[in-house]
Amino acid sequence: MATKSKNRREQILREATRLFARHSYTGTTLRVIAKACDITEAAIYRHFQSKLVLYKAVIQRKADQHDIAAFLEKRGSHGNIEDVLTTVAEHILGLIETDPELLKLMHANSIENEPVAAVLFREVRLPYITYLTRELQWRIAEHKVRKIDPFITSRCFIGMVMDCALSVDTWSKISDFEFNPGDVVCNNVPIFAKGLSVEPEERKHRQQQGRSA
Amino acid sequence: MATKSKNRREQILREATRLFARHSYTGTTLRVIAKACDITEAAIYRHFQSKLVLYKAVIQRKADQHDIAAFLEKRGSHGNIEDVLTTVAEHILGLIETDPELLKLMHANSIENEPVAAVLFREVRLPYITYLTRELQWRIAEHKVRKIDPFITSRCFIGMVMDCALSVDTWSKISDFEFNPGDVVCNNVPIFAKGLSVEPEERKHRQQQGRSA
DNA sequence: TTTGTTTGTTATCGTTTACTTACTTTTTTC
DNA sequence: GAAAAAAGTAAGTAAACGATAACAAACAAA
Repeated sequence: MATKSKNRREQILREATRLFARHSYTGTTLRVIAKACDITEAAIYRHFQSKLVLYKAVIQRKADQHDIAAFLEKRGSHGNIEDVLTTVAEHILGLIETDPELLKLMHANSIENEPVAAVLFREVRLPYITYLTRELQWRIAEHKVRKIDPFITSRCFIGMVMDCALSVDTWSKISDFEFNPGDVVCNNVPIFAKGLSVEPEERKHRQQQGRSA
Repeated sequence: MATKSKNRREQILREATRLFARHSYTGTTLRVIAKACDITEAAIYRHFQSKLVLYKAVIQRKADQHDIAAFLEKRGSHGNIEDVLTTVAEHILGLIETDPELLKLMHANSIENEPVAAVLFREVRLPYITYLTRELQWRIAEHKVRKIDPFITSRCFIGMVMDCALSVDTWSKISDFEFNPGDVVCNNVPIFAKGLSVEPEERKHRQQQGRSA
């Protein structure tokens, strides 16, 4: 089978991903993609019917590159809530560090081509939130975590981490004050964990209530 | 003086703002802006030298519409840290509710035309962070707040609130689970406030240390 | 009333856009 | 090794792009 063709298709996808992430969909022309691949524009049409089809393929490929749900399922539910938050935050930041295009594609195209970009929302962001929501839910039921809304809390925690990863570049241009993602985990996870924790005496009280019920 | 001209200029800015926010810079053509104003493209050039100049004017106008620093200065430093967080979060969410274009312009164009969009970062996002950082700093010095990094904490808290406001639309399309910004404040501010708080006994201890020093 | 400026039009510029056609080269398959 | 399929190019399409030129009202000031 066409092994060289596969290579070319992959090359086009790679370059298109890079350019779409950097200059958005409308900001990227087929001409520059073709030039980046050292072929003519017409050659791209041998592999993709249209620019939009190419874009959809770029998004879908990105979504398939990382199986986040699998990682989280494998991780399971061990440790306390601080361990869970640390795992999730470090995984997101690690993900963005190794694949900076991912978040940029997700955000840069959240306005133009909404339905296409929604794929990344669903397959990257949602798994984290679903996982964290469940981890919070059963810990609330066992009085290990305060009675807060687990979904809102999850969504905002993930949002916080992703916003942090996304705006790192912008900040480095505006402010002198720089810091690496690791500092963020060390600083913010304990704040969240402490904010979610049950007071020791309150916890004992509720546990006893739970037993008697 | 040309009062009718001012009106026209304002109209162009208004429509251009709406369209740039919705479809990004490259995704918006002068043709559609002109059509929205019910004039020809050439007429736009009577008011703005180029598309980029128009875009810069749109961004600058947005930045000038809200004097966030003034509001925060007027607000002062009263109340505990939970009050401060509530004020900031509610102000951001209120701002976005009355002016949805603001955040979209800030984020949609953080990739294309970076230096232009940076204006909004500087004049909208930075004031909140600067304010919150200071409020945290002196409360840490007075042992009213735990020893955390005030800048990282501020940046992430503001990032969390803004991400929340920005992704509301996207979420409503993906998930059935909806909630209004008010719920977010009620849920997350207490988590942060609790996470930042000093233990009662620890606080007394440190206050005594502070006096003896 | 005249003069000059502003604000608009129509028509058009050269360029770029996504995309197509006709033809050639390379690769695979039997 | 010939036929078939795939992958490429050169040259072109019509439409859309940002921007300009030439010209016409509207309006203000003198």
